[in-house]
Amino acid sequence: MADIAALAGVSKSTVSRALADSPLVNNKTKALVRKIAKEKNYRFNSAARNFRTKQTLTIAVIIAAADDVEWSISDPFFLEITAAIAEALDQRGHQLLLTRTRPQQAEWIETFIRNRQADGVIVIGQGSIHTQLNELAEQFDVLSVWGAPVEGGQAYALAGSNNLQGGRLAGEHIAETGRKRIAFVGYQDHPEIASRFAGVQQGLAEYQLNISSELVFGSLMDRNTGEKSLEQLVNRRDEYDAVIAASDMQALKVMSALQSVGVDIPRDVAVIGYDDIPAAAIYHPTLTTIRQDRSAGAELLVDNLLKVLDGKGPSCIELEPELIIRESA
Amino acid sequence: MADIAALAGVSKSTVSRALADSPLVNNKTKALVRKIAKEKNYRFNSAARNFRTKQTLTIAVIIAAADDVEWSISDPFFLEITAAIAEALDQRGHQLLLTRTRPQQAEWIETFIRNRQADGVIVIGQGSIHTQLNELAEQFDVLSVWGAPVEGGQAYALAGSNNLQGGRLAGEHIAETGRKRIAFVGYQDHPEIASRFAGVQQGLAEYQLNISSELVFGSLMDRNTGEKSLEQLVNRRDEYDAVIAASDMQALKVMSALQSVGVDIPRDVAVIGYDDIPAAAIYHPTLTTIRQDRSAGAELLVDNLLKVLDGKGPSCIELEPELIIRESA
DNA sequence: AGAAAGCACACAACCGATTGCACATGAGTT
DNA sequence: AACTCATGTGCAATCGGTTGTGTGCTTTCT
Repeated sequence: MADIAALAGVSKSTVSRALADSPLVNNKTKALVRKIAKEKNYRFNSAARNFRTKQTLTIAVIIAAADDVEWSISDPFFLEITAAIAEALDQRGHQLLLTRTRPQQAEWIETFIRNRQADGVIVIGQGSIHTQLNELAEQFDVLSVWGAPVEGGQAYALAGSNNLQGGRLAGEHIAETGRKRIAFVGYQDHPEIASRFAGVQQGLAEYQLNISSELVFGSLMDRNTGEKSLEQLVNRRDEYDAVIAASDMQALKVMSALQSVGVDIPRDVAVIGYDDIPAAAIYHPTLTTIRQDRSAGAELLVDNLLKVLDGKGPSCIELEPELIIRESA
Repeated sequence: MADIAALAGVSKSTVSRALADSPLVNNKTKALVRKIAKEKNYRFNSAARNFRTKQTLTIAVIIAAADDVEWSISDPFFLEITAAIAEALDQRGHQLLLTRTRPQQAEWIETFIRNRQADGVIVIGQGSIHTQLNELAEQFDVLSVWGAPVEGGQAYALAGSNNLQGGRLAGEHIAETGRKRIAFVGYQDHPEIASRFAGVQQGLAEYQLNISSELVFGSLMDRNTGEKSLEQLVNRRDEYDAVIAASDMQALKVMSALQSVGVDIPRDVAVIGYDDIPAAAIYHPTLTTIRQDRSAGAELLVDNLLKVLDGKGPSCIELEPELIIRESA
């Protein structure tokens, strides 16, 4: 920058201002400085800039996998929404620091915020860590989370799909197709999943249906108990004619396991998922599901975060999910 | 840091050295400084450190999607290897900057290297951009690429699976199961894919088989021609009894499309993929495929890059792929 | 014509670490 | 007792931008 200044016959500060398009600099000077900078292929040093301005234009994204799930193979939905966030951040001139720190470690956020490696943090997967997130959000106003609203509200910005509504759509659809004995797979005591389940029950109730408690199965993704849940589900295959899954990955596992023992889908058992991951449209039969729009979700997460970083209070927005009817239900 | 220095009754430099575990500082002083730093919950400012040391301990990862493929939904294999890279970098004390810049833009690398936002770059998907990568690698020694060796060698560090061997495994397996009329899906003129195809031909040749040129189909992932390729493949379904796909995603598409028109897999047509993405084990029938180890690949990519950044020449390493026999072939 | 106002630019401090060099202290050597 | 040497610590420069303040010049107005 000093070189550019010398070449243009002005001072460093003028160069800096010219390149930043400051109104303090004459247009002719600006043009000259820019021309020289371009010729000399000047690149600003963002380390220096970050240092001085105390902001990095970088957002840390953390996929909050639970301890009992292998991080790298967590749900493709998470990976995809991460990709969408990268896109959204890029459009807004920010960068994305991808990290595998687990939020269970109390100090994780300090690494990014107090060390000034990132201006804010997006957490994907609120899961069961609402309390920790809330404490952090009260201390640092830099948190944007993908998940579902929690009773009593949350101190962090929240985005997610309207899980109650999504669950209801699934329940209604299953009821409308004439199924009577419904199983639910993937239950967990997390805000998102609990809402989906509640929505399903509401949707079914409209048709005077309900889910017997023996037909509620835990998450198939759990490293310890997943296998067993799936086994039980298969064993009881005569007790239900429809399966509503908490996620597409689990729905696919269900279909695969049932097909292996000769169950025809959807003739014998209808299956409906949640997320609409790419594989849902490819499986045979194609999977009926509740779509969560990743791009819209990602933009929401990013905009929420930027708002919070701007000193505005944390927002809480839910996207309307969409029923995608395919072959499986 | 100045505060810590005052509290400990030493100078800033001593604090800095103590925290960096420099041998220049007395152990007692070190212990004292660290105790105070811990009490006061001191966090170094990495912006300042990066600025001063001229390195960021950050690596940019770029998924080099082709122009004709939507970036965010590119192959799950890419997303997964990215996650594995995050893990590998983390273990080595580095951070991961995820970016969507397209390498087609000539200046992309400058953004990261000359702006000092990252120390090095990992490119996933060498595709058809070998020439550009090579030029960049000659200018900046900071490149590590996932792909396949190119005739004449490459100036960048390279990691990938042994595609020739992988293709051969696939070809041999198909031949051994008694299939005679083989189709190949997903051909592209990229080093990786071309090697796989060559390997397949070698494997088949061992059994006096070959692939008729009418049974070689282009990529199903191409936004423009993918649909048509799939259609042709389905139309000619009586002309082959096995399909070897260039990737699992394409293999799944093939199975789904064939199943929709009543083809039984593997009875009528055997299908084999490449990558071993999670969905491969879930599909019905489960997909026989050639496994590429993401964790090993990620570590290779990272270690290769660190070596290059260390001034050592670019390495070129191929991982041995593994045949995973499941139901589809 | 003189004062006030506005514009365009330069000067220099500053951000918070790291690090080369100088210096002080005490031990060991002749 | 004088000298060398090793060890431990402090001083101050430095990285490359950004920005508050000051200043000279031009324009505008009374």
